[in-house]
Amino acid sequence: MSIGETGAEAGRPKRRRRTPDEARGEAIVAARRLLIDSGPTAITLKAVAGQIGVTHANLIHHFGSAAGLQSALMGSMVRDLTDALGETVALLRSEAGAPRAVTDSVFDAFEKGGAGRLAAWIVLSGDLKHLEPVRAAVQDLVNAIHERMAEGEATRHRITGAVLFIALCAFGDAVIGGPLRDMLGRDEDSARRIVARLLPTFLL
Amino acid sequence: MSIGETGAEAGRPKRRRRTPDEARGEAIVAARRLLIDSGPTAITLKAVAGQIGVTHANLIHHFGSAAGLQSALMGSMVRDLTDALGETVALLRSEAGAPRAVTDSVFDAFEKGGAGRLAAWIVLSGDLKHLEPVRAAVQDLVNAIHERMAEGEATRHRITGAVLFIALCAFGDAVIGGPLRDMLGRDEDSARRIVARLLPTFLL
DNA sequence: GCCTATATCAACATCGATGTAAATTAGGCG
DNA sequence: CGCCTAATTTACATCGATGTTGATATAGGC
Repeated sequence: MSIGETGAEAGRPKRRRRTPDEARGEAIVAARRLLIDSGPTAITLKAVAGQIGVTHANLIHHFGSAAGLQSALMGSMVRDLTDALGETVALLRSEAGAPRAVTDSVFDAFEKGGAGRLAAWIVLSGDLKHLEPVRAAVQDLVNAIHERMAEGEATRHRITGAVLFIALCAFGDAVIGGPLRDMLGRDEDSARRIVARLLPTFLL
Repeated sequence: MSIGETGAEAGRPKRRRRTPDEARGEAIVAARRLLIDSGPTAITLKAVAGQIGVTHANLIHHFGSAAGLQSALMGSMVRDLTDALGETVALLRSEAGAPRAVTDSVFDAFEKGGAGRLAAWIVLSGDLKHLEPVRAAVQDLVNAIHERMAEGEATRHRITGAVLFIALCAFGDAVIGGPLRDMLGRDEDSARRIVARLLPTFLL
């Protein structure tokens, strides 16, 4: 009944030997799932190990320590977040950069894989250094919008304002959007619609 | 050198006997400080006890358990948040409900005493029931805005949209506003200015 | 001034998370 | 096929957080 047990077949080897990359990858996927489902405190060596059918000592072997696992998890999720923001940049550099499409792209970036929740955890924990890769992604976003706008039409200051605005809303929506929309009787898509509508007012 | 030791005067009683309310109050103040300064994981019985010069067993006596202390802390901070939102309602019912004043009021509500960070912690932990008192405060806010607007000028749907918008931004700013503004080179007041400027567009 | 209720403490017990050391085995390579 | 590296496990050690118990002292009431 426990997670690692898939049955009583005797033919399977008792131990499965993974490459270090496989082992780390599986562990991080499991840890991410635990973070999203049960919160930061659920990310324990034994819990992660149980999810992928290894022992907690094995995780220490691959990550050095529990802090090493947490750090790797943060790095992985921050990488996903910056990748997703990179897709927004690509969108803006193509022709399809309509307000609603850009909004969806940024909101998805914070929602996918629990990136917004992770960022909240990082800030609450005080490990701000893990957010450093996001800085470049955010600045790329500013640059992409700048390129797209006609000369002088939108100053850099207006653009950073727009990015601050959309990022705050996307982050907030990813973390407390659910409960808040419920309190207000608003549907799932409300925040995105509002942001998409307001976005053009920054660039006029 | 330990925290409780202020010197070698002999006249002071070795034990200070507090009323239960005093003891609980001091503990919650200390716990809140620990949450803001060092994150949720820093709120341990020993740490809180050390801050106020008692033993951890004493905290268990007053709160029943560690979970009881956490729950009391959440209740206290949620009460402060709802009180602060109540002040926004009062502001709206007076004559001074200018967009900037309302914006400041809501942003302060999420920033004061770490209310925004606490809300993030509650959501990440999954203890959504602790947020229940906020529901009424948020709905009061909707009602207050509704009263203030001329008949039919702003539908209830537009108002809930405005509240969702301002709450998301205020929450986001309270949690990741600092790092994000730093990445963008924006000053402390940026988000509030933006929100105050956009707020009227909801009600026209 | 004494008595009582209880706030407080010291010492102990427990439990889970983390970490360590040594044995075991999977799987590649000669 | 047999060997060797290292991924994996088992067993043990540690540490901190939580909880329990019985003793102690303090403040208010008589």
